[in-house]
Amino acid sequence: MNLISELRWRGMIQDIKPGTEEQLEKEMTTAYVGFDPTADSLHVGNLVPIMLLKHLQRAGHKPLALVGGATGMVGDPSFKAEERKMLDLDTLQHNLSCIKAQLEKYLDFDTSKSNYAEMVNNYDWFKNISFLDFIRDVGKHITVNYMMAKDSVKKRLEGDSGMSFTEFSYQMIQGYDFYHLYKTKNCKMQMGGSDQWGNIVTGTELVRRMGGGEGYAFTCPLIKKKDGTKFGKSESGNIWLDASKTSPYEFYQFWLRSDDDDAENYIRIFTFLEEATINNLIAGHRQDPGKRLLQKQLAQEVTTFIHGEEEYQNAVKTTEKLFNTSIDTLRELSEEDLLKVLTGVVQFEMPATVLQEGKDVVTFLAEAGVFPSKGEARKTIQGGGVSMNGAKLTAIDVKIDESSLLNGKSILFQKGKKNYYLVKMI
RNA sequence: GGGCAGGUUCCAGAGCGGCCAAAUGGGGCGGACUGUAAAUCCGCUGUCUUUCGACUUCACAGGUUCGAAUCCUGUCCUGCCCA
Repeated sequence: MNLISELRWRGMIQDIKPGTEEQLEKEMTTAYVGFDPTADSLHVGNLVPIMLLKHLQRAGHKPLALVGGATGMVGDPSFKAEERKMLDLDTLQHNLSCIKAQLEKYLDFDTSKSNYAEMVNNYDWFKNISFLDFIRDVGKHITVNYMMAKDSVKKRLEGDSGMSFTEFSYQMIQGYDFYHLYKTKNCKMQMGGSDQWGNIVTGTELVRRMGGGEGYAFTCPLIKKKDGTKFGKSESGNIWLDASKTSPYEFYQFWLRSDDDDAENYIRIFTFLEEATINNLIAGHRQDPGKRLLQKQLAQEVTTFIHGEEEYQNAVKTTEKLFNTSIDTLRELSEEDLLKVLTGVVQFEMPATVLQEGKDVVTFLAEAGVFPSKGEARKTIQGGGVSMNGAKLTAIDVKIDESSLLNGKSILFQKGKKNYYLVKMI
């Protein structure tokens, strides 16, 4: 099956330039996707472009991962209501190197293969271009009218916060990337999220006008949840690919908690399972949705892809201990085993001396960092939202002392049903 | 540079001298229900305090007033129109 039809049944094609499919059939094609260095780790939202590159490489084409050292300095205004804050250079540099390291784990950079992946940083070619040269050589080819007609900037043009020239230039800069890669790496195609379509098309325009060639492109629909809310957030914020920011357990849980309908889309987009396998899974899931076979499979595939088999196994173990066994079982575990089982659980530390003081839970939870303020801790407890060692707290004047310890060393708290926090006494 | 309209709590958006920590909606968090789902219903949503209450907040800095998010002056920022 060719790349486009593969992606099509997975629901990963939104817009596509005419001729793209033919180009991919014709020859090994080099294509790129851009990554914004807005944070020092990629998150599940970036998983989509990663999947696109993976699929591309699997189909025998050559993937280029572009990290936006230059574009990151400007900030993409696409579909944003407000001006973005600029990152300082040090942060940018740090983010870039972190992101590079992550991408290396997910693509095949083995140079012995003809279609080995490569990483490029657009800062490398932009740092030597002067402003004057750019507006003369590149700016001449695109009219402002053309740029303003883009849907992606409409929000800002019509909104009430305006758009700086800096951000307006963004699509030119990104467009030039395509031209540059076309010239230097014979890269004929760009992919991305559908919010990038406007920027991408500016790129193909530059390839045509400046390079006299044809640039191809397609985009993937933006992943949204069924209820229309943003994909990739959890109670605690973004779901990162970096295990130190989002533990494999939390990562696993994120996928496990997917909505039924969403899971049907996710499994097509975020796994490499084949069509027949997926159809079977979905059919089975619809038979007995309560078993959540689909979510489990999805969580397994994605966690294994990102964190590896071992971390996936650990995540499952932690999940079983927390959700399928009684707290008494945990009580029986040695301190060492307990910590091992709960590695992925968010942990906090408190000096063991506070046990002598017999602090009240509210203060304890706020000081440990489980809650941001005492008021918050108090309100949640009063609302029946906090459990200590598996037992719901019914009063806010409970004291924390030696007897509160689960295994002689730590206390397990729950906020709601799903959020576990381990406070270790040190 | 000129004219006009604005800057309110996470967001949108009321308030226009006391009854305002500030309506309403959204979001977020929690509860019930359930399948660690969805939908629905309920509660919470500035900080501190068990409560009473205290404190800090309505762009910023001053001022008027017993009392200001609300009035005045200046500053900064934004949009629209004109140049």
